[in-house]
Amino acid sequence: MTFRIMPVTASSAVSSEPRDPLRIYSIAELAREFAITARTIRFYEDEGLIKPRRQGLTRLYSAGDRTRLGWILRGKRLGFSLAEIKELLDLYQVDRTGVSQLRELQRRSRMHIEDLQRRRSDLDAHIKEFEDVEIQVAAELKKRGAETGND
Amino acid sequence: MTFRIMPVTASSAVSSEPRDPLRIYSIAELAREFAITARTIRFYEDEGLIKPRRQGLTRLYSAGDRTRLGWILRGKRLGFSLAEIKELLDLYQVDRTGVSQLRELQRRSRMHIEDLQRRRSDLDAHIKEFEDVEIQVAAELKKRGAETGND
DNA sequence: GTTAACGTTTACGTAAACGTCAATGTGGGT
DNA sequence: ACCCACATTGACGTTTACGTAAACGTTAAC
Repeated sequence: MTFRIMPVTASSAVSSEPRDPLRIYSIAELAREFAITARTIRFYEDEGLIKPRRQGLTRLYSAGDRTRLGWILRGKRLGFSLAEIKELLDLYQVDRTGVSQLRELQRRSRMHIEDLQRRRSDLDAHIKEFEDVEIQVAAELKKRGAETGND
Repeated sequence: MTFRIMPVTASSAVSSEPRDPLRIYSIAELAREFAITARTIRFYEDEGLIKPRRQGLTRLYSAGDRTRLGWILRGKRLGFSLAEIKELLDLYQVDRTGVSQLRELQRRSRMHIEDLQRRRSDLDAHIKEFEDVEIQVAAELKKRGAETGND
């Protein structure tokens, strides 16, 4: 039995509700839920990011597919390109039998975490700046209010 | 005298060194420092993100321009579009004489901070997942190591 | 004096991430 | 029988953020 690590699991579901793991979703359903278009979902499939089952031509999405889609969209919100997201997803689908492969996974995982932490620093700095602005504006408004009354 | 709030100041300089505030920079210098091309910098100017002085046709960048450029690039790293970055930068160049304008700034600033905090949540979740993966891989490697010796 | 390194504008090219038709099929309600 | 909502596959269009090349002008080095 192959060793499995799943970053995209029910526990990490983006849309929180604990759903039926056996449920299947239509493309329109997922599009509505995630506020994207069906075109987008099909595009992601073209790019190899999701591979839903098919009933004839019609796509059927599993709970796993849904979670995966949520994960993709979170990656997008974080500013990753689809290519990067694909790479990250692929990281977990590769065969993990060999120790050398585990080491490689470990290495890439670390690199990615370091990247994420750099982003976090950027983000924190950004937030801090805007919080400073808020404070200064509040102070100025208070001063104006004290001087002129209102507007 | 107009009330001024500057999010992009020396204190928030991206590239850390405390430089001469009177220094001027050539386009190639800035390009090297930030590891981008001159084309990119000119493009940002076309888009109204920076407005360097000119000596004839040649662009001369002040320390402020340089800091501003660093801020733009950090915004990019955070996944903002140039249009969004421009909007944020413009936010601070608008006349701030009126109280109503200060309130507007406060409102937009709050909205932006909320956006940034959502991003932070996404990012934290992402980091946590990959840290979990690291832990699991490490554990698996340890187990394998104990069982098989090495590779 | 010409080669190199820097600067300029104008303009066309491109990759990514979809949007937007068009043409078609399918199943359900009235 | 007809409409509506949903599905499909092309295929071309669009926006963003630059890359790249052409054609040209300075300044410094050899």
